[in-house]
Amino acid sequence: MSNITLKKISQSLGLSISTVSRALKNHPDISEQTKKRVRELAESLEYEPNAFAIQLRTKDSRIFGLLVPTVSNHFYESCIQAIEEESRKAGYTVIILQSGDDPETELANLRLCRQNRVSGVFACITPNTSNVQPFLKLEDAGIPVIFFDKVPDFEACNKVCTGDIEAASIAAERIIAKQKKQVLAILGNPNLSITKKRMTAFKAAFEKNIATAKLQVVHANSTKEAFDLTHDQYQQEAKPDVVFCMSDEILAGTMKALQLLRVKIPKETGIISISNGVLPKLYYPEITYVETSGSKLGKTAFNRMMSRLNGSTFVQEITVESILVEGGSL
Amino acid sequence: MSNITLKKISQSLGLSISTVSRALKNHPDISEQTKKRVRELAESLEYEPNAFAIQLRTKDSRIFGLLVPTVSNHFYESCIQAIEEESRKAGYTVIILQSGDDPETELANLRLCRQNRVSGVFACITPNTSNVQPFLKLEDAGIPVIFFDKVPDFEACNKVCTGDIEAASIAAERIIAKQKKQVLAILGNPNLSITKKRMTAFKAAFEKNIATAKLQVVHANSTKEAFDLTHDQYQQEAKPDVVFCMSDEILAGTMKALQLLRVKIPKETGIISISNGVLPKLYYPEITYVETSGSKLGKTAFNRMMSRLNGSTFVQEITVESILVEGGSL
DNA sequence: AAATACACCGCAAACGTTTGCGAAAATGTT
DNA sequence: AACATTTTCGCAAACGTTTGCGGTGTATTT
Repeated sequence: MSNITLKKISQSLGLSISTVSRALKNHPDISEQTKKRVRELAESLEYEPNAFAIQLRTKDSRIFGLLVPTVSNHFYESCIQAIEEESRKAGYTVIILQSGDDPETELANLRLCRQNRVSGVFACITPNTSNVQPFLKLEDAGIPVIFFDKVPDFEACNKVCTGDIEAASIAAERIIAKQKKQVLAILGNPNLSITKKRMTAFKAAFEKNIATAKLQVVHANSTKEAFDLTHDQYQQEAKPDVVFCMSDEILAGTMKALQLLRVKIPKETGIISISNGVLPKLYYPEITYVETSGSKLGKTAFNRMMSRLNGSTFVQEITVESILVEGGSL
Repeated sequence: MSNITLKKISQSLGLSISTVSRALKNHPDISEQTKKRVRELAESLEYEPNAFAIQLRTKDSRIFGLLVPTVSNHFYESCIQAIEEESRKAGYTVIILQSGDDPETELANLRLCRQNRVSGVFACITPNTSNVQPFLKLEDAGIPVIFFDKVPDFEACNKVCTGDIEAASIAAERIIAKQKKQVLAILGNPNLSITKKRMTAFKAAFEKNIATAKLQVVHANSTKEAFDLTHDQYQQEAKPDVVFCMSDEILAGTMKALQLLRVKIPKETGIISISNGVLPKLYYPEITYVETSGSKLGKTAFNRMMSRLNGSTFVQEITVESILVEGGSL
């Protein structure tokens, strides 16, 4: 019933396999008449070329591997969506592999990429990935690896990241411009490089501006912790008059606590965060945030991949631009 | 440097290709000593079998195609995550294809599946998919197709859905049990079968219970519309004392409006929704909801796929059970 | 009329694997 | 010592495609 091959078509038509193959590819060696006959039969038989045979023969899989900790994450989603979409348009198929933040699974997924002879790998590594060697080996084998978002410290590799420093600076300067006095900054896990960058930049902005504001920095490893921290802080005597949330994870906890305490926004306290924009728009008033667009990041990563595939060999660290999106929370 | 093949290993060792192949697969025909030699060399050379050659030869791709409108959606995410995870554990690779709700793209993606000779297809179709023939053709070719969540009306196919009727009934009965008097039900697009089912069931529950409650049903096609509707309703004289939101999309709009109006929950109004659980937990108090677990649905779909792959031929429509998750909103 | 050009097509090898079958070597049985 | 059995391995075909090369036949040029 199914599984039509070039061979079958060639036999039905009394042609050779190679002629059929060339006819389908519109090769100039084949007469228009023959092409027509072949195309029509192929059409009616619903011939679909066997991707495996092609890939085996041509060694060009036109498959990208996409390694992420999880697909269930506002930010990754939009990266994934962008990368998948662009890739499809360019004739590539994407296989998405989730590590679940487990380095072992990540390694297994990487092997899957090798076995499938992918044309390239997009990788967002887990926080626990200590060894980037396996990734570099792919590069050695001529397979481009584009790290995105969570990237290794290792220098000689292609990275596409959000502008952490820029984003935090923008947020800080916005707070300063609003002349806030009591600033609460809730950051994530202090071991993560993203946290370090954002924290440093945030602090630096305040020091630079000889600000009179009092700045308090705390760390939350989860939404729950952010909730608790916020809850505590806003029950003190000297309440913050603005809070900076480094991520969606934290913003979610903070907002929940503020709802519980019925703190009025922006009257009693301002809020600003860094986000891709989905979460901030769920609240009223909408939260003012510095946008780190996953979709823009995805596209940038894709473009970088393409130029690698087209011969560019140099390594590069790209950061995507951040912009301030005004809500009513500040 | 790379691309080690059985041939290369066999030459280095003075063995035949077939012996190497069998040794690596622990075939009983091969002596332990030989196996050891082969394994060690393969290991040190970092041999990775060429998936294409295997698939070409064995005709078993061990690849699943996963068709979704978009990957950026709370519910799909968790389905995807579950399907990907289970598949990986079972030795299958998943390729995720997004249609963007465009039937043409969906068709192209389906062709991609055929070209890649997938072992099976998970499909969540777009609202505009009118022709299921292409899907059925895959079935004819022996490739199982499991529809999930958004499924076609066509009967003779495998479907795994959320228990729309059950979920709406549970929500309605919960409202009745709380003896609410003025019920506002905000449902989605009335043309969608999911809306019809949930609406019918919701209404039926009230009629059955000779409830004294006044029930008002409205439709919102977007978060914005839900926002506007809620905003209007809660400025009327006779405010609802409970609102039922059919989906996350609607809940988001409703909550935003209630925040704007500073309506106290659950004192002034109760809220109950149908959700996979992410959104309801963002608010304080957390929203009481009937859980339609994407992850459970994904697993169910996967299991159905597996039994199809193991020979089961009958078609089946499965609905995954819904449970009530208590928040503090009712 | 011979030589040249061109249009059209087929042969066969190659990609890397799996696997049925047969062969050689080792071992066991009388 | 002759035979039967078992262990261990290699040969070769097949999966479906692409592509360099060569081979016809017809049309064009000298």
